[in-house]
Amino acid sequence: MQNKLHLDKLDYQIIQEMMVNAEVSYADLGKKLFVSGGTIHVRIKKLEDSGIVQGRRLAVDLKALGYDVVAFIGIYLEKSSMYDAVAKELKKIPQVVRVNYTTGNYGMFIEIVCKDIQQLRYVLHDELQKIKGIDRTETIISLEESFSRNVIIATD
Amino acid sequence: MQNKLHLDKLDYQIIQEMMVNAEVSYADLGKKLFVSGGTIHVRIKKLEDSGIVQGRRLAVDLKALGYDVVAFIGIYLEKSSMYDAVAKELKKIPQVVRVNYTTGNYGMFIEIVCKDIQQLRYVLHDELQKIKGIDRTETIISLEESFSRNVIIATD
DNA sequence: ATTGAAAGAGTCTCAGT
DNA sequence: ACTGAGACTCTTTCAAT
Repeated sequence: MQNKLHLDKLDYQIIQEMMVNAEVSYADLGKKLFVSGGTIHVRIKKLEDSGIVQGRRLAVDLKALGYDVVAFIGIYLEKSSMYDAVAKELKKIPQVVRVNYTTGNYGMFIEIVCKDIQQLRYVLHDELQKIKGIDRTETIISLEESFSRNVIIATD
Repeated sequence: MQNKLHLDKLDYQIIQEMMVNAEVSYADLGKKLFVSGGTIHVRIKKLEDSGIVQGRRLAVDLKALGYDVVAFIGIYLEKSSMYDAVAKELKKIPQVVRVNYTTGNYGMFIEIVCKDIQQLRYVLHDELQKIKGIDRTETIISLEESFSRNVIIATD
């Protein structure tokens, strides 16, 4: 997990390509980027050893799996010092997929994914409200996701 | 992309495991779930054909790559009918990674990832403000991400 | 650091159950 | 629908540059 590591254009190109599609073979990706498959392999190994590349994940269409309801929730904390304790409780709720400590109106900002509105209601009303340190919450429900993608990294 | 497809416990288990780590071999995953590697292969093929599994992605530590600044932005639209046009413009901005049409105060809610505060300022001030249809925006900056994970799917 | 080839490991297909 | 084995492809290692 060292961090002082010089990345060149090829490294950035490999990351950019494989963030979108990690199924491409090293030989094919090498052809596209004008190096050998062996070089792709060495670079990816370097990126994995340095911790920049953390692994490969299956990309799943949650909507097709029945997880239709995405909501963003702003949380007002009683005291901002309670952030860590509240985050720990939130992690126990399976539907909570992301927790951020934030500036602005809310002390924290979270994202939850549910199978339906009933489950959302349950999480909001029964799960969140009983966590000590949460004052009140504001819910933003996503009616439609236009797009979701990785940041487009600069390749130089 | 057919959608009426019965998934059993094994399918859900495979998805759950490989959402976290897609590098495991079919033989090893089969051992863990008490079936053969061939069966894992058939199930994954079925999930890919149905569109539930969309591919494999490289998981990258954006912070280690220098993308330190994550912000959520609530956008007030002049008219909600302008949503599609605004979304299209937002897609042209590389730092915008997610766009949602939402209920609540904001007509839309987006996420952006930047290399530093200067870049955030540029996106907020120069890029967003010149999009027709955006009335005003409210920015929530993430000071720290407690965690980010996939939804924990029910395996039955 | 990159290459190309050989060794090793994994995926994919298929006949049998 | 699952299994195990064979064919095939990819990753990984390594000697040479």
